[in-house]
Amino acid sequence: MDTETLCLCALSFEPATGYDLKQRFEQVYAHFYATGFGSIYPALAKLAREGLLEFTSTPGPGPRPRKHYSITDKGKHTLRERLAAIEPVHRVHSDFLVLMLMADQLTPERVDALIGQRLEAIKYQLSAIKEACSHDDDAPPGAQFVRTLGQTMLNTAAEYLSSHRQTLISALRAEQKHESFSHEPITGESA
Amino acid sequence: MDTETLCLCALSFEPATGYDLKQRFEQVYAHFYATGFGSIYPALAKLAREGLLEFTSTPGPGPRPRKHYSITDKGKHTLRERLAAIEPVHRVHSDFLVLMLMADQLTPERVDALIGQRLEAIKYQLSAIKEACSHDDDAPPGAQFVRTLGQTMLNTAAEYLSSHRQTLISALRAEQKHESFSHEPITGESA
DNA sequence: ACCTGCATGTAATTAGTTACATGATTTT
DNA sequence: AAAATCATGTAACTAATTACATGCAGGT
Repeated sequence: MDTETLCLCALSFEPATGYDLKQRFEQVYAHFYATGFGSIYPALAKLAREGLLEFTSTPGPGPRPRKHYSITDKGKHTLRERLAAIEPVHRVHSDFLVLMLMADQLTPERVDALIGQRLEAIKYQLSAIKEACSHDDDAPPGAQFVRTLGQTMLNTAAEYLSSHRQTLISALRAEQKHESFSHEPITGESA
Repeated sequence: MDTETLCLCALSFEPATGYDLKQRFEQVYAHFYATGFGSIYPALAKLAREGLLEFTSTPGPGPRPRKHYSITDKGKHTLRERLAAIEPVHRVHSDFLVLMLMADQLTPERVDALIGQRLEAIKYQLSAIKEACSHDDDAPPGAQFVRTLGQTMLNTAAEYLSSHRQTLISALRAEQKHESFSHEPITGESA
């Protein structure tokens, strides 16, 4: 899947500007599909050129007009076609977890800070999902399914990180102490 | 992070061939960093050119020799430097969950099949992690941390999918029935 | 005879990220 | 006065995916 199809999906629920989409992606969608401005704007422009989206311009804050995109009938049709052809890959690229894997190559302080940072990000995402729930009641079953799954996964991750944080840090400190001993030259009374 | 650094990480634990790495990535690492041949082989070649890896060739099954890579001291040093500079982004691109989000645009049969497929993939990953645990005991604390987190997350996902599967399918069928009614022309006795 | 597993690699395509550019309004 | 928010877009760069190419060994 690409950002283009994702934008079509999001706009099939309700019209939005590119900026709105970015907000939604980094808030409620972040746990299953993250993407940024640099992908969204070109995608919207291309979809509009192809007639899958249409937009009305209103004066924006900057030099360019603000564009409110909505999906066309052709867009809805194309979306259904594309969805039918997609295979359900599930791909995670977590630099965070690679860093955790390599924890013994990092200082315990950094490991602790990284976990703290990740916990903050999860907290933020959970609150964003919760807020989205409140003013969006008649959500289709799929949206509810994904949202609740997101909450479940994020909560599980947060719980795990909180409860294993201290254990990991302690293990790292113990290992480092051990290593520094074994690297010390033996003060040879034994010789 | 890129596949290059990931290969360096994996090889910092033990030497391996490109093929071995692929196996490990799609088995024990799949839940936090997925990647394929097309990224791994060029990455290994480049790392070897830069002197961060070295390899010994043995005759392989195909026309090309099999290469056993191991990390050099320079590689270890570079790895530590790179790890220190990485910021912990955590990025998920799940076509599966986008499809679930759009479940009402799919047939209930396909939705059910997709969930079944995902459950199979999770089961496979869990068994792979379990097996890796058995013949790799003296793993560093970071590796254990990530492995247990992976098991926790995968189990949670599997439980959620299993327990919400039927509810989602039923909701979809109910909605489709409702829709087909509202699309039917009214057999106007009222007029 | 065919498929799967082992094993490596390249080339073409596709896509995503980062940095830049613009500029008004609101908050600190 | 500076920073953040709103709002859009482009260009350069980096990276990943997909498809292709090779070929033996062992199982069905």
